Amino acid sequence: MSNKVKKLSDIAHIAGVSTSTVSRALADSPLVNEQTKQKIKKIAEQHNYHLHLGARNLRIKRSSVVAVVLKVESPHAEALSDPFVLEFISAVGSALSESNYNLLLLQGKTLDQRYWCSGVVDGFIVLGRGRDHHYFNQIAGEVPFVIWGPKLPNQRYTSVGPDNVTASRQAVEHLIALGRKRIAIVTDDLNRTDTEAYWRYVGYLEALSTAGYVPDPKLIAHAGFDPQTGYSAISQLLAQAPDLDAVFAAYSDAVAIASIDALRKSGRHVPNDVAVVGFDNINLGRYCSVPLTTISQELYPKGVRLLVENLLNQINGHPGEISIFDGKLVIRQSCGARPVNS
Amino acid sequence: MSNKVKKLSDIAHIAGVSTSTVSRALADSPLVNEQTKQKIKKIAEQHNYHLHLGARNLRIKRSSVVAVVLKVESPHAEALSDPFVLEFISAVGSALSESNYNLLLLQGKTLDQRYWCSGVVDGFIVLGRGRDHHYFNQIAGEVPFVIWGPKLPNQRYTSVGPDNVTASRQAVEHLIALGRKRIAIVTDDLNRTDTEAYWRYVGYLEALSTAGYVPDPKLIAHAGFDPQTGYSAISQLLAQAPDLDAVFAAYSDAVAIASIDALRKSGRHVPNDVAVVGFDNINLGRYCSVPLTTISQELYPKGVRLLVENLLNQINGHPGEISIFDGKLVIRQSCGARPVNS
DNA sequence: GTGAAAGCGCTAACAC
DNA sequence: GTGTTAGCGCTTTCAC
Repeated sequence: MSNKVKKLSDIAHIAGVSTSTVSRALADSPLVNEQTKQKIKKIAEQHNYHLHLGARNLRIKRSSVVAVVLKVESPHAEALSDPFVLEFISAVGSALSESNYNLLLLQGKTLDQRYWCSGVVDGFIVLGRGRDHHYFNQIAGEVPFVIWGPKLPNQRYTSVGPDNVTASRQAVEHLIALGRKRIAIVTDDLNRTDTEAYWRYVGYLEALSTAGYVPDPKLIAHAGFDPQTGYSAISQLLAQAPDLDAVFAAYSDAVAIASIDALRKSGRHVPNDVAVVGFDNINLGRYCSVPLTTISQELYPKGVRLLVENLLNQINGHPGEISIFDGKLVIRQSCGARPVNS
Repeated sequence: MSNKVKKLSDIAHIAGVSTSTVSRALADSPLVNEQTKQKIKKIAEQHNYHLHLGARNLRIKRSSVVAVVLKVESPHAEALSDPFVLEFISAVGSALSESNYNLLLLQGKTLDQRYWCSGVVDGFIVLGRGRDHHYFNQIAGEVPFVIWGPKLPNQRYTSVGPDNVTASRQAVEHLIALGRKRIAIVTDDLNRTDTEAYWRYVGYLEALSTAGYVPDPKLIAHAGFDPQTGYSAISQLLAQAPDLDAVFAAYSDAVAIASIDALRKSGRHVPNDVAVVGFDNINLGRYCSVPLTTISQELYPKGVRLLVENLLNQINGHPGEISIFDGKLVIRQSCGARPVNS
């Protein structure tokens, strides 16, 4: 098997045709004679030839690569620990793959021009909008991108995701229906209104207010990406409000799992003494000794399909659109209800 | 801000120099006059110009992209659920990023020529060697790649990872030292010797035999990638050997967590009735209600650094080398020992 | 139905 | 120090 066949012109030479014909044949163009096409394909295969995609991309000005941007906020977040992120990457990767796109992982970077003006990437999918709402509004339309997350007020760019307020309200209403009175919330930064944390908090407040409860600042604690921060949040809550009887870990299931652990270490029984509800419905949640009640973001299949379709539309020059849908409450045992689904 | 500046030659034109000079200036070449260099850089910045990396890559024949290949085996594994995989991707991604490489995720694909003959990728890092030992031996040297995992017999390609036999033996010896007599193992396919599962099983046998125990086939069960399979493995074990007093989930922590859950549902107390040890030391393991005793693969920082250095060496034309080191037993509570570290 | 030729945006001899 | 020139490997008008 000759090892020197590297370029399209080598194949052309062997087949005794021009490079244009080989190019067409390999791209299954109808403009080329069926016999010649077969012959060329056979030669290419025999010589184990593959198109040089880099060259092709340069010529046709698209790379068939989509960047997935993970906003990691901790300074040294070498290893992400929230399984939802893996489920996200993996689901998006599969969906892209079905459309013959590959996934480039951009970790801790933002959506910057170094990538999209470079022929390296055709578009972006962003997990974790963080504090970039304003920036995204600025660059909307200049480059194809989609944010995973709900619509925020004054949003001009495309996003796909469940509605935080509704999802969060569902979770808290469920806890209220179960008779819980002192419901704590563990979430991220509440100082800005352009974060998901804020709108999940709003859902929490709505549920409380509908039930006639008065929100208590002692029942609020903060946690970040790392489950460890959930641990500290619980310590803080138990110090401030030892009478709490429920925790809504609005940040993530990973934080919810850490919270359950912290509550148990404090001598409380979950769910009898304290009910816990998470957010994300990660796979492992089902097995974490107290199976976790949580909000599913409906990532798969609905969310991911919308995400990828939306981005590919933009890449192909069509306008993107904001998709918003409801999250789904998944009731297991950590909330103290009898499980009705899994 | 003029919006039409797209190419290097536009900058050259504005600066009144040739494209070579711009190219050199932007690459910080010492061959260019310091003043001209500053002037060119300033113009580039003013016009928000960025090199077209695709074109550059084509020219210099490297892409600064490394593919991470995830061998997913289930037919419809849309969403990976083992957090170790995320920790792996994330750690490798950060390490690559420090060397100015990006990470392309290849999920369920194998290390095929479509990528490395295409200028799309400079090298590969593979998680989950699967059954490709023979194939990897064949292509060793033809393309830069490194496998995460231990050395197998007759291995000619490069790999980095802890020694399965030693790691596994440590775990089982620990259980024996704690007085466990009927130690089950949950692992993958044992029908071939070119898998990690097999060598973890060998470590298990060695530990048993050193202690004078007789291996019992009823104490072996199989599990795959998905925690759910750990669940079934436990059901099977409990049916075959209801007297078991320990489970070594040699496949992964995700499976160990599912196993703990299954054991508890069967009415057994973990760790009093049944001790459990996992493999991988995922972050969440610490919080899973019975904190998980497990084997750390020493992924971060040691493993990842070796992995990336090794690959970059190969990309730069140096030979790769096999690195093998010991895993580390991390003792928490699921094994019934008093925790000595976290 | 096929080929010749131009060029995607950049780099690197080589000449001056 | 800087410019000229020739490609990297492919696609695609345009002519035949």
